[in-house]
Amino acid sequence: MSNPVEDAPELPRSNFVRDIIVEDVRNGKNQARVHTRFPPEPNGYLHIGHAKAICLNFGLAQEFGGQCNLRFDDTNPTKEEVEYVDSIMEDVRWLGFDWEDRCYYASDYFDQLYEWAVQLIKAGKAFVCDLSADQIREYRGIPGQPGRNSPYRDRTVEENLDLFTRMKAGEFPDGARTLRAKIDMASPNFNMRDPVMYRILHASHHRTGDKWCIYPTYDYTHGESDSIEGITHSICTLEFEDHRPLYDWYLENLGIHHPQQIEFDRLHLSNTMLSKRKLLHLVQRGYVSGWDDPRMPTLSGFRRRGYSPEAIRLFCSRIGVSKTNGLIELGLLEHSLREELNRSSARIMAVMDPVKVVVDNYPDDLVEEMDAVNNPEDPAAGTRHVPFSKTLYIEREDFRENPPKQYHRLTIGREVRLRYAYLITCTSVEKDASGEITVIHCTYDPATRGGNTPDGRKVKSTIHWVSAKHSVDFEARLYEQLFNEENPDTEEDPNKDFTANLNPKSLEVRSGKIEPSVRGAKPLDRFQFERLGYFCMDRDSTGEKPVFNRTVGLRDTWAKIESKGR
RNA sequence: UGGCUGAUCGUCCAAUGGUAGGACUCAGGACUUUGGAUCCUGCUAUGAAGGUUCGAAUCCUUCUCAGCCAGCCA
Repeated sequence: MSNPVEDAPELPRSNFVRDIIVEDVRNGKNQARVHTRFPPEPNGYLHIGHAKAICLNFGLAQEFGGQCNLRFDDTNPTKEEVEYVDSIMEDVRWLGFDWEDRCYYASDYFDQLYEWAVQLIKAGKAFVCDLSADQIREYRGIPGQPGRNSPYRDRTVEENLDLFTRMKAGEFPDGARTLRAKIDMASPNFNMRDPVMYRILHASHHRTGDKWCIYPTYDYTHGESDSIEGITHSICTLEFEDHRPLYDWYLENLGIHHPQQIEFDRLHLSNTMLSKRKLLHLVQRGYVSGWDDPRMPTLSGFRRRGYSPEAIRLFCSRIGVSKTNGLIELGLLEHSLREELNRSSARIMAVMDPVKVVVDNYPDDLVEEMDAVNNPEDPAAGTRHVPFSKTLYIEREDFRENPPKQYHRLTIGREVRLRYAYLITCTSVEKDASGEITVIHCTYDPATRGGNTPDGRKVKSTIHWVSAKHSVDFEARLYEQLFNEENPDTEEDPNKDFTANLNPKSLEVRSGKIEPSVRGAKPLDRFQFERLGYFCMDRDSTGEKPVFNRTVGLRDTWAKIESKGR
C-alpha cells in the first residue's frame, strides 16, 4: 500500500546512474534485468555515507523490479570481525532494506577464485613473484615513467603452478611471494602494472578459519564476485575509477559475465568525519563512548541519537547522486530530520531549566487533568492527560524581569498561556540573596481552562510547564557537532592529530523535570519536547531516572532575533 | 609536472542544442494554544578565453582550478 505523503519525498530522482540503467533496460541489456549489490567490508560500523550507497543500490533495484544483494567483501582477515558483520546486517535492516535470502560473502567464492587464478596462470596471464613488498613498489615506477618487469615474470607455467600450489599449501612465510596478473608494467595506470592477485597471510578468517593462508586482493575478488552473483550494475565510489580497467581485464580474460562498474561521489558531510579508520581511532582512544555514541555519524549512533530511518532515507534522496566532489551542509540533514520527526513524533512537555511558579489563587490541593494533543500533525496519535496543580515549573528563560523589546513571554504584569492549561498573569517574584529568582507568583483565570479564551482575548505567548509534584526528574544529554571544522577529514598533514579539531562542548549533561506520562516510554522512543526539540530515550535510562538524548533542537526564531539585537 | 575524473546560486542537485529550475541556507512578511509547523515574497550561478550554430551550461580548442591514483587495504 502506498502513502503518497510519506512516499513522495523519497521518490527516486533523476541521476546519471539511473539514466544509464534506464537506457540499459530499454535496450534489453542483461535481458533487461537490474541486479545490484551493497558490498561492505566488515571492518567497522556503517555510517551515513554507507546509507547513501545502500539507498542507491537497494533503491534502484526496487524501482526497476530487480534485486539487491548484501555481500561482505571479506578478503582481509586481519581487519575483519563478526561483530562488524552483525552490526552491518542490523543497520541495513534498520534503514529499511531487505536482501531476502541473498546475503553473500566474498569468502564463499575463495575456491572458485583459486580455480580461476589457476586458469589465468595456465593461460600465461599470471605469475608467481618473489619480490618483496618494497621491491614491488620500486619496480612499479613513478608517475610519468614506466615500471620494470619483475625478474620472475617469465617463469614457466609449470613452475608458476607448482609455486602457487605450494603457496596455498602453506610452505612459505607471509610476504614471501605473491601471485600477480601479467598485464603491462608501462601502463600509465598503476593498477595495470602487474597487480597482486594473491598474498600470503597466515591469518585465521572469521568465516573460513584456517582453511586458507593465501587471500585474494580486492581487485581480483570484486568483479568476479559481481559476476558470480549475476550483478548487472556494480555501483561504487569515485576512488575506484582507476580500477575499472582492471575490473574489466579480469572479467574479459576469464571470459565470464561482465557487469558494468559505475562510480559516483561518496558522501562528504560538513563538520563530520566519515573515515572508517579515523572513526575507529575515536572509538579505540575513548574520545567517544563507542561506535554507537550519539555523536558518531554511524547508523547505530544516529539511531541512538533519535534519527529515524525515514529521515535518513529522505536525506539520501535529497542529496542526489553525481560525480562532483561536493560537501553537503549538515543543515540539510537536520532539515530532513526535523521534517520527518515533526510529522511522526509524540509531543510531551519537559522543563530543562526549571524555576518554580506558584498560582496563588489556585486551590491548594486541587489537581486537574488537562487534555493535551499528542501530535498536532497526526490526529490519529490521540490525546493524553497532563496533571495541573498550584505549584509548577516553567523554563527559567520564559520569564524576564526586564524583558527586551519583542519579548513575548512572562514578565511582571503580563498574561501568557500555559499550554493546554490556563492563562496566568505574573504578579511578583521572590529572589534569594544572590538575586536569583526563586519563585514566580501568578494568578490564573478559571474561565480559561484548557488554554481557551471565551472572551476572545489574545495572548502573545504560550509556554510549556510541568506540575511540580507530579513531574519526573530526567537526565538530558545535549549534543553538538563532534568537529568544529567544516571539513575535518582533509588530512593535509598525516602527522597532525585530527582530534585537535574535536569540539570539547560536543556533549553537555543536564537535568530537568518532565511530564509523568513519560513513565510508559522505552529506550529508542522518540518525542518532541514542546518548544525545545526532539529527544530520544536512551538505553541508560533507569526506572528512577529516564535519560534522553537530544536528537536535534527545534528551529528557534526567538534566539535568532535576540542574538541579532545584541 | 604520468594517468583518470570533474567544474551551474553560499551549499547540493536538475536542465541531455531552444525561457537556467528545485531544495537547503539567508533576508523579509502572513498565520499560529509550540517564537514549532505551515504559507507567501525576495537574493544570488553556468571557472576563463576563443570557436561552431539562427540559437551553447550543453558541441570543438586552449587555459585555469579541484578530487583521486605509486597497499601484498577496501
